[in-house]
Amino acid sequence: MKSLSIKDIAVKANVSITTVSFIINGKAKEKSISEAVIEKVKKIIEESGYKPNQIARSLRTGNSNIIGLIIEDISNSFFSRIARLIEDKAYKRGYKIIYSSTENNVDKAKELINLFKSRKVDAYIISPIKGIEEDVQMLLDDGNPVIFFDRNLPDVDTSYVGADHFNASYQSIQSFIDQGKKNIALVTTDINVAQITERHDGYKKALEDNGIAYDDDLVLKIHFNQEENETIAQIKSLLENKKVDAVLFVTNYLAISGLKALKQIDKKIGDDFAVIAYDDHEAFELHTPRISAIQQPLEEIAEAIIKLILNRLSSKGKLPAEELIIPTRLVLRD
Amino acid sequence: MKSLSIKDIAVKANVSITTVSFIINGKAKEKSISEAVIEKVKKIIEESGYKPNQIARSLRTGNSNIIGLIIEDISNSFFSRIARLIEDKAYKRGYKIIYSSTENNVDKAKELINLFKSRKVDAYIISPIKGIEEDVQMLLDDGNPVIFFDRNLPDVDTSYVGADHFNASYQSIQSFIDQGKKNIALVTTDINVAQITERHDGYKKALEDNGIAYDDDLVLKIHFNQEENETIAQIKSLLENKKVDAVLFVTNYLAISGLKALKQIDKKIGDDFAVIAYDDHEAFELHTPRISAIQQPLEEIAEAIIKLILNRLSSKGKLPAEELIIPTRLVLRD
DNA sequence: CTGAAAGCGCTTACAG
DNA sequence: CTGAAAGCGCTTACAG
Repeated sequence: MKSLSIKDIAVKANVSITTVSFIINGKAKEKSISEAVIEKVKKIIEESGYKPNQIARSLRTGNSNIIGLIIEDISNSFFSRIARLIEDKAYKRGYKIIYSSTENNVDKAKELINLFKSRKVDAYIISPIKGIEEDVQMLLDDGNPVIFFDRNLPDVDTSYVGADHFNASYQSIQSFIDQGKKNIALVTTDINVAQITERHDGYKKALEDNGIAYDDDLVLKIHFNQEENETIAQIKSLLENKKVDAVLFVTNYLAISGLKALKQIDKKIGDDFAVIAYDDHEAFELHTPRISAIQQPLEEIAEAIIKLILNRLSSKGKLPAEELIIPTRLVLRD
Repeated sequence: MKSLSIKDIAVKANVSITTVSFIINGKAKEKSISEAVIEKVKKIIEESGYKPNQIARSLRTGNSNIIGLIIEDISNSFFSRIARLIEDKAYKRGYKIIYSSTENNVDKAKELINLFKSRKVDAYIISPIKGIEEDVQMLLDDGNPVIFFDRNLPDVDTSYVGADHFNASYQSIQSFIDQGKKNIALVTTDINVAQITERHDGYKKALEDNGIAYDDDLVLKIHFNQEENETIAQIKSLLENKKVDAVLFVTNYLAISGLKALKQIDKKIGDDFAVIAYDDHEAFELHTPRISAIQQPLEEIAEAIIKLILNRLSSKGKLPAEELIIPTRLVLRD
């Protein structure tokens, strides 16, 4: 069963497809189509359940009302929650979102950009990784709005929305120090992206400002794609072999592995050992004791992203790049 | 800067667009294009970075190599993890996935179906809700493959992949009874969908088979979209006012609210009070004590869905509907 | 071995 | 107040 086309409607209504098109697109008034014709055509569209073929429309107009969202991993709750918020907000403004995960793989990221490009998405929201600078630059050169979020790529001049990772990290370390901690470890990843290095830098600077020497042995860099068991083993080894009285985990999944490690070596969080996780997680509120965390204001981030995108879309990409740094919130628990 | 078209390539190579098209689509051999021409055209495509416009291709061929995935809520980890697995598997077979959330809203679900329809997706994977039967039937009548997962709609005759909710629930209750529990509560939702009612039925049947009377007062139906605080209050009220020595939570987010409720009234899980959650969650392994859970085999479910879809796609929708019920795993912890 | 031409379903500048 | 026609970028049956 083939679906209806504009031509079928035109035939049924005994008018030209031009007329039908004007009516569908709300240009009936402007083109001074008579009320009677408008009514008749609308009725036929209604009854027949006709839906315009968006593919044909896109081919003709060159835009799609679709925004492409490229993230690291949709199964990570930070991204899935952001995705959901962006989806909602875009939807209310008549835009649809299609999203896909890069898995931190440069080739997959490039393929996704090409996929979206070949689908003529109207704009791109990207949590970028190193190695896609050229591809993004080409998008920009072609006049596509591109917004980075969560992470930035310094070599690309486009808008960015992200949390203030440096200060979040700095404040966490400062709060440890205020509690009298001296041997503060950092569990981070070996991914070389700005938002991770900023967290590392905040850690360093806070130590420095408080006259505490930076000790590389207290910084554990976990390899990105490794098995969780190995991560747990490395964290255990850090805690067993070094004197550590506080740990900042740079992502929530590292913190979760860390909590498992603590359980295995039966090390308790309490007065003499403190923990903060970057990005909150349902498990932390529930944990005994409850785990402190840095919260990124997802709602604000999503809203900022959508605003930037819509501005760019309506002004045909002439706007200068903007950087929006959103403050985080440190939630100290128990 | 406009992007290149097949015509640009044809002009540069001094051949017809037909020839270029054959080469792009791997039909060069079959159409006996000379090696020299193939080489020349491929080189030009390579150098220029030309990517065929998929929109034009879709309009012409009528298919898109895109599978639409419609779920309840991408920010729910069950769905985001399934989405990720499906995405991976589809991707390896040359299909892209676009997904969107219904938020359990019939109108939004219908709109999404229309959106995907107007984009000519090749197939639909849907976690359905009541009220969209007609819309799905229309898709099927048009010859589109549609696979339901997680939930089924009895009135629609299409393939389904889902966990064995009835047995999972039955076994959980049986395990409570084996531990000597007598006053077993069920915390469920008021959504009227098969996979929830099956869990309820499993609960009933297990009680019955063990000669325990079903008590409606021990079944708490939480309203779907309510504030978490209210949910917590209702669970607290159940536990404080009734004699309860075991609870099966029918979804993991209800279990999480339940754990918060337990914390607030300081009721401990242990020998005289047991809990099982439907769908595992990172928080459960970490909780003290660890929380037992029913695991759905996500990998198997995703694999089964993709297989069904690809079969249907390659056989042009003549296959009879299949039902795949995947056994779950009850993980008893502590 | 290769190309001209029709057609997918729309939108829109132009003409009347 | 309305319509004929060009064109968006492809694919493919047909012809040579």
